[in-house]
Amino acid sequence: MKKGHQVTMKEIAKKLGVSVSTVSRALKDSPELHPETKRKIVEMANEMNYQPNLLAQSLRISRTKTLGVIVPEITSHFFASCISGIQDQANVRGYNIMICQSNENLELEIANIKTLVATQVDALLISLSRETNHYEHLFELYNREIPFVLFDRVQEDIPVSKITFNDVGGAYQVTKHLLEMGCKRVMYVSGPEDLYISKKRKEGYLKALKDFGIKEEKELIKVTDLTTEGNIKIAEEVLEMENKPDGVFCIFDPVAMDVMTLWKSKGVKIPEDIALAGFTNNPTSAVVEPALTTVSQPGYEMGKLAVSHLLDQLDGIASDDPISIVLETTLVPRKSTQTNL
Amino acid sequence: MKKGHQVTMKEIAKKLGVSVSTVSRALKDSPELHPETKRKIVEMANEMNYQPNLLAQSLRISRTKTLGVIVPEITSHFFASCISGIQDQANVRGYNIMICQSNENLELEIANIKTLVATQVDALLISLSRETNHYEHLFELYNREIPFVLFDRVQEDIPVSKITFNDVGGAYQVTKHLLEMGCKRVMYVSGPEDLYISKKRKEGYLKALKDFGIKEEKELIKVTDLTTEGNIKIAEEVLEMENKPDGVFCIFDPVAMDVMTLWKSKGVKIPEDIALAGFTNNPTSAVVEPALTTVSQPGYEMGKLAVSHLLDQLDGIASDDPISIVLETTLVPRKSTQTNL
DNA sequence: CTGTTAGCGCTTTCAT
DNA sequence: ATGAAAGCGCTAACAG
Repeated sequence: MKKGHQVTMKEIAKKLGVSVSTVSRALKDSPELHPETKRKIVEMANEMNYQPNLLAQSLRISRTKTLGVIVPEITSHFFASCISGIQDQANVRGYNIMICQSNENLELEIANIKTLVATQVDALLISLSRETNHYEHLFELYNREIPFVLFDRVQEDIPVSKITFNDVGGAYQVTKHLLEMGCKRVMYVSGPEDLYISKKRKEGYLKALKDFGIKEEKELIKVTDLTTEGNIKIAEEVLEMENKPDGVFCIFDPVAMDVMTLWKSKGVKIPEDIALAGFTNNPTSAVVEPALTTVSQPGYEMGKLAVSHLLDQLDGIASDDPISIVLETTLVPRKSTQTNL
Repeated sequence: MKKGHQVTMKEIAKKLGVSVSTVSRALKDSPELHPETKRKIVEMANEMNYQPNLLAQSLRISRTKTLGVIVPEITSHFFASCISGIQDQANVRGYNIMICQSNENLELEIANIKTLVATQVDALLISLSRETNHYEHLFELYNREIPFVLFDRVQEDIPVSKITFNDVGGAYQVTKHLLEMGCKRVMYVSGPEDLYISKKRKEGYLKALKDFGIKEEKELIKVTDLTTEGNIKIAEEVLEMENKPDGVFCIFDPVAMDVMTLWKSKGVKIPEDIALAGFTNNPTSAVVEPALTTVSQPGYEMGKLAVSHLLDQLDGIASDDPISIVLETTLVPRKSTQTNL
């Protein structure tokens, strides 16, 4: 199939016996132009169904008005919300977005960045893959002075603006909630330990324990690889402990869901036997039985803010100095932790 | 913030005292070139960190290797799956994608198409918004010979390829399932009646009734506007009927979820009092209590196939004649219809 | 008020 | 084996 021919200014010019620049001027409503000429050109442009070629414009001004977005996974509800926010805010500011997913894969993340840069996006919004454990590709972006921001999955050492959630605070909230509901032994199920979020949430967890005068216990921190198998293994391990926890806070909702599934199948009562909480507030968490206590993160807002700040920097409205924007999370208490109700 | 300068061939050429065309040839490994010159150029390009400007190439060849995608909503799990499939398959074929969401809004759909066309995407993949009730913008695309396909939310009269699910078949499956589970009075909760999917699913519903020798009853077909309020209103109306249905098939899972929520709050037992089924197989449906019987639609596959076919047409591998690809759906029987278990 | 010219970055004849 | 020139579609500086 051949794409249909697009009308160009040149063709309009030829048809009307004027020069291309006159057509250009007419179409952008330049004042220094005979009204009659202008009228004729505009008319003809409409008639021929002329549409400007943004590609050509972009090449000229070296700006595409396009932002590149890289997320680990589009199908995750959280990232979909971010994208939605990015999209909406980008449109408000007259930008388009080009989206790539890394599938949590470092190689793909690098490849995506390369493609987006090659297509001349004006800037990038990146949320790192889980696999990303070295950062040369980001430093290269930085060195090549291609503006970008990191959101949600960030790396602290890169000198660009970052938009994150208050993970420490969120984890603190859930842990505190579990303790307030009467839990004495609260476990934290972490993701891989080099993950930024793993660390931050652990920090909040420990802080809450400390505030309640509870000593950290090694065996009350477990690490999952975040696969379903890994999560289930943890759930089983917990049941085999002689001194079981009475409350478990999982780093992500999906982890908690896997744990819940296994426990339910083993007849464990939630929250009576063990209270359970997650983090992210996925749609499924509201609907599962028992409904899962979690922490909600405004992904849409995060996306909007990321774009606003990035474009503010691009437009010189905001300073180029990297800043860190931290969004607050909200505890969503539900049945899975209502031990005393 | 100013975007950093990108190295161009011109600069490499100048530095080496050769012409731009030589650089171009070296970089695309042309054979008719002195090996030594080539080596030097390639080396210098690496050293200077040269990256080709795809924009310039695109302008030259009038092809961007970019596909435009328009979906009603990115945050819907189903469309996110489609996008994921589109993305992956596009990458396989060396294409990028540019995504826009219409937010179920006709004006935005039209605006999105315009932008994507202006940015010179090579082709479009479109899933229509719910509001879309006239189709000039699509016929215009057609007339301007911009290749596109429609997926999931299609319009039958437009002479382009369409990828859809067998909605008639899916609706037939659920209805049949309800009848087989012992339901005598099965209701169909439809969306707005001019919606393509509303019609198709009604067709399947009626076909199943007929095959079971059951006569269509006007009061057993209800229409919701698909808002939560609308859905709840229907749920209430059903409870007020003197001759209630004993099985209800809702056009989408979210509708069924709203209905379920209301009924549960009123003490209606599902499936004992009334069996309930949806369509789409959203993640939440698997997890709600009782788990919702539904029909699963392979969105990821749909996305992949849409891209494959579209690019086959673009590349002349497939004929330009529009075809209709129909994907089969699968019944997912769950607790909400297990009346006899 | 309008045309000519040059240039954005790249590729591809056409010369040499 | 390499360079010069033209052109993709558009705009802006420079001349009239």
